[in-house]
Formats: sequence, structure tokens, C-alpha cells
Amino acid sequence: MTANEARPAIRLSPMQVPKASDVLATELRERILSGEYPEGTPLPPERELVVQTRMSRTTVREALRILEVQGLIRIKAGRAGGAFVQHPGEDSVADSLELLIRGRQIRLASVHETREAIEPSCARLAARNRIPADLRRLEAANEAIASSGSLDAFLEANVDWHVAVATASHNEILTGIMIALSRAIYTTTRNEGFVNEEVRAITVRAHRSVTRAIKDRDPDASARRMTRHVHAYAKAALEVEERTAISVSNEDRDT
Amino acid sequence: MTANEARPAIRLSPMQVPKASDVLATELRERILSGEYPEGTPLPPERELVVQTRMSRTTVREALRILEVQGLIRIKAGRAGGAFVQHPGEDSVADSLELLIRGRQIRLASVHETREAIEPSCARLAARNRIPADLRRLEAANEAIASSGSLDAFLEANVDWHVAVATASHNEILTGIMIALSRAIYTTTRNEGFVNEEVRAITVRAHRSVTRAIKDRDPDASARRMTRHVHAYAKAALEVEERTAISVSNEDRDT
DNA sequence: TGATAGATTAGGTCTGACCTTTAGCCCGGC
DNA sequence: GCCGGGCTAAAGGTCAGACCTAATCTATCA
Repeated sequence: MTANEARPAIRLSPMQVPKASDVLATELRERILSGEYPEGTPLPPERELVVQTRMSRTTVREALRILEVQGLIRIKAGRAGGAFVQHPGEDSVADSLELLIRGRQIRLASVHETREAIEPSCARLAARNRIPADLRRLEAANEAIASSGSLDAFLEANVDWHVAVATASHNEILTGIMIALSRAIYTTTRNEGFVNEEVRAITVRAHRSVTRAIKDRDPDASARRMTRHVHAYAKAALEVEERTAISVSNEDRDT
Repeated sequence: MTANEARPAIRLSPMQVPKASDVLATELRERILSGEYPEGTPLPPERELVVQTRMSRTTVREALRILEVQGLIRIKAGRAGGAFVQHPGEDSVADSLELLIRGRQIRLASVHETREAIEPSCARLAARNRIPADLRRLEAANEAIASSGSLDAFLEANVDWHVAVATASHNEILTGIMIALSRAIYTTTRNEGFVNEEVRAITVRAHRSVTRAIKDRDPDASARRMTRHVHAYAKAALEVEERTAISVSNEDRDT
């Protein structure tokens, strides 16, 4: 440049030009999150949004797809279809946690650690906040566990019970996390044959004892008993994991 | 129909026809999650996917957008751009938790409850798993807090410290959750003027004491001190919230 | 009255063109 | 020699318009 010496130091920070679809998505997201629209409110049809925003249908659709994946709207096809506002629930958290766990090949140990951190608190809060409906769910899950025939039925009922405890805490964040962790543990425990009659009996007993503490509105006992239960389960699962890992590597060596 | 009487009872259950873009997205998602492609692997360009899948570019793009929102790929424009495999990190969990918290207008109390459940465990694990780099981060955050001028700087450094503890636990699930909670608390505490000199001094002291326990590899002390700290903070925040709620409603009445 | 065949409205997909961004390359002037 | 500027190519981003498919509503006919 010619006038390099006398140049005043005008500095700009690096800028980012957002995409059109992102702009629309952000605008709609903010409106939805602000609570301006109650659950179920229909957004205008795509073609209507096109004339309002003067964007192309492609762009509008992309924005809607983004919101759909984020769980902020639900899209139905057909007449009387369209995009309907939906406030995100526990599921969306559970989904993304599941992606993290699966995608990062996270050690099962981490999942159990997290569970040991969370479930006692769930139990404590459940003892404080449970309502009759919660107790009914807990009892139902307990019975399902005791009378379950197949391994699959047992595991499913087991998950139900743990989720029921989380639900009884009436804390949506903890509930979402627990749903995700349960799903992850469920799918991993499914294939390993570590659930025998003894494990089942112990599980039933532990669940009953926690349930009773929750029923009695005894936060400390609930948390304490849950801690013991989860810790024992984690330890057992870990041992089995190691054992199968060893046997697998032995098989590998043999073949 | 004419032959209504002799019709054999062929029954089908209700079926759901998936969308083309979902099929592609699911296929790619499974491949990515299976770990088949290492981080950073480029997917074929859109037009190439079109000829391979025989779908239209619209459909292909929609599938890619889905994966992008789920944090499984990162899309760059321009030459040498394209879609690159990305294993989901803590951020995606944090994002979805943030949506849950904001969208459901979740009580701040729930956030604090969750934090009280998680942070002591983080501290306990941190004491066990911390490496020198973790300690450096903790010390740095501590200093930043002590020397922070503005309220904003203080809060930011505060978040940094808590995230650093979570990171030191070397548990990616807990870390993701903590990032989300910190962000949520940060944005809500920002506007309420409850951080005064006294609060700051107390915070610094509490952080130092937890940091020391982590440094000394003392899990129990770490967890205990963190419990105290978080609990005190939650209680204080709650009190302020109530006070402002009252004063706000008074203002409402006055105007 | 009750099935059923349109009509209507909405999202889903396809085509093909053009715009924008970015990396790499080439070339000419200092 | 090297540095800046401009060109080119590759890739995603946007647009317009047509057509397909799903779901609902409605009017009609047996």
C-alpha cells in the first residue's frame, strides 16, 4: 500500500455471516422458547412462511427441519398438518446423551459413575416430592420385576422402576438424564448374561427397600439405600465386564 | 366388497413409512456412531451422494442437515469444504439441556438441585483422576476470580472453575451436564445483583479449599467441601430470587 | 345413514439453474 | 524473489417451479 505509515489502526474482529436458514431458525426458536406460543400452536404453513419471509421454500424447510431435530416443533403431513410448537421434553436430552455415549464409545464405567452420582439424589427428592401416582408407578414396576419371565422383561421393568424414581423426584433435568442413562445401561446389559436368579432376588429386595423409604418420606434413608443398590450393581456389572473381556480376549487368542 | 364372506383373515399391523431423508440420515448416523469413520473423515460431496443414493439433492441435503444439528457432522462451505465426521461432544448435550431448561421455564431450584447432585461427585472423581493440567486450570480460574473486576468477569471465571472441576473428573457425561448447568445458572444470575464483595470472598475461599482437597487426592474431603459450597450457593441464590420476586411484585402493584 | 369417491390442503421430493464461499493457482510488477 | 491480485474450480447455499403423497373434509349416492 502507498500510505502505509500514516494509516490509522482500524481493527475489525473476524465476522461470521449466518446462513439464511439459521437466521429463520433462530428467530423462530427464540419465539418458541420465550413461551410466547403455548404447546401445540400451529406455525404458518411453509408456503405462507415463504411469502412472509421472502425466502425460498428450501430455506424455510431447512429452518423447520432444524427446529424439528431440536425437538421444538413437530411436523405432520397432510391436510390439517403443519408444524406445531412443542416444548422440549426429557426425551430430547436423553437422545443427545445417547449420541454422546454411543458416539464417544464412552466407558461403561463412566455411565455407572454418573448414575451413582444422580440416582441417590433422585431418591432423596422423590422422598420429598412424591405424589400418590408416583407410588403407584413404583409398586407396579416392582411387581413387574418380581413376576418377569424373560431376561428382557426383567431389564425393561428394571428400567421402568428407575425411571419411576426419577419421575417421582419431579425434577425434569434429573429425569431426562436418568432416562438416557437407563437406556444406555439397558442396551449394554442386554447381551451380557450376568442376570441370574440371585441377582434378580437381590434387585427386588433392594428396590422394595428404597420404595418403602420413599413412601415413608424419609429422604436420607432413600438416598442411602439407593446409593448402596446402585453401587453394588455397578460393581457387579464391572466385574462381569472384566470377566467377559478376558474370556473374549481368550477366545480371540484361540481362534 | 363382493367376496366378503370367504375372505381369509389376513391382518396387518399399522405401518409407518419413513421419509427418504430420514432413511439416509439414519444410515449415515449408524455408520458414524459405529466408529467406522474416525473424526474428521470427509463424507462424499452432496452431488456425489446424489448419484450414489439416487435421491435428489434436496433429500440428501436434508439428511445432512439433520446430522449436523445432532452434532454428528460439521459442514464447511467452499472448495475443500463438505461434511466432516464429528463425534458428538459435551456441547451437544449442553445445548439440548439448555433448550430443556429454557423451553420448559424450569424452576431455577431444579437446576440447583441437579447441581447439588452432580458437583460433589465431580469433585470426588476429580480428586481421584486429576492430572497436572487439570490442577493448572483450577488454579488459573481461582486467580481469575480473585482478581476479577466486573461482575461479568467474576461470573465467567466462576463458571470456568466449576467446569474445570468437571473436566478434572475425566467423565465426559458429567462434564457435559455441568457445562449446561453452569451456562444456565450464569445467564440467570447475571441480572440479579446478589454478588457483592462478601459473596466473592466466600466463593474464593470455598474454591480454594476444594481445590486443595483435589490436589491432595482426598476424594471424601473434596466431595464434602463441594457439597457445602454448592449448597450454600443454592440457598443464597434462592433467597435472593424470593426477595427479588417479592420486590418485583411490589413494583407491579405500585405501577 | 353410512360408506365412498372426490376435492382440498398441507408437507415431501425432484429438477435444474444460479449464487456465494473458499482454496489453490498463476501471473505480473516491484 | 516474492508478494499481491485476480482467476478458476469445487463445494455448499439459495431459488423457482413442478409434481407426488398423505391426511382430512365433504358432498354424494346406494
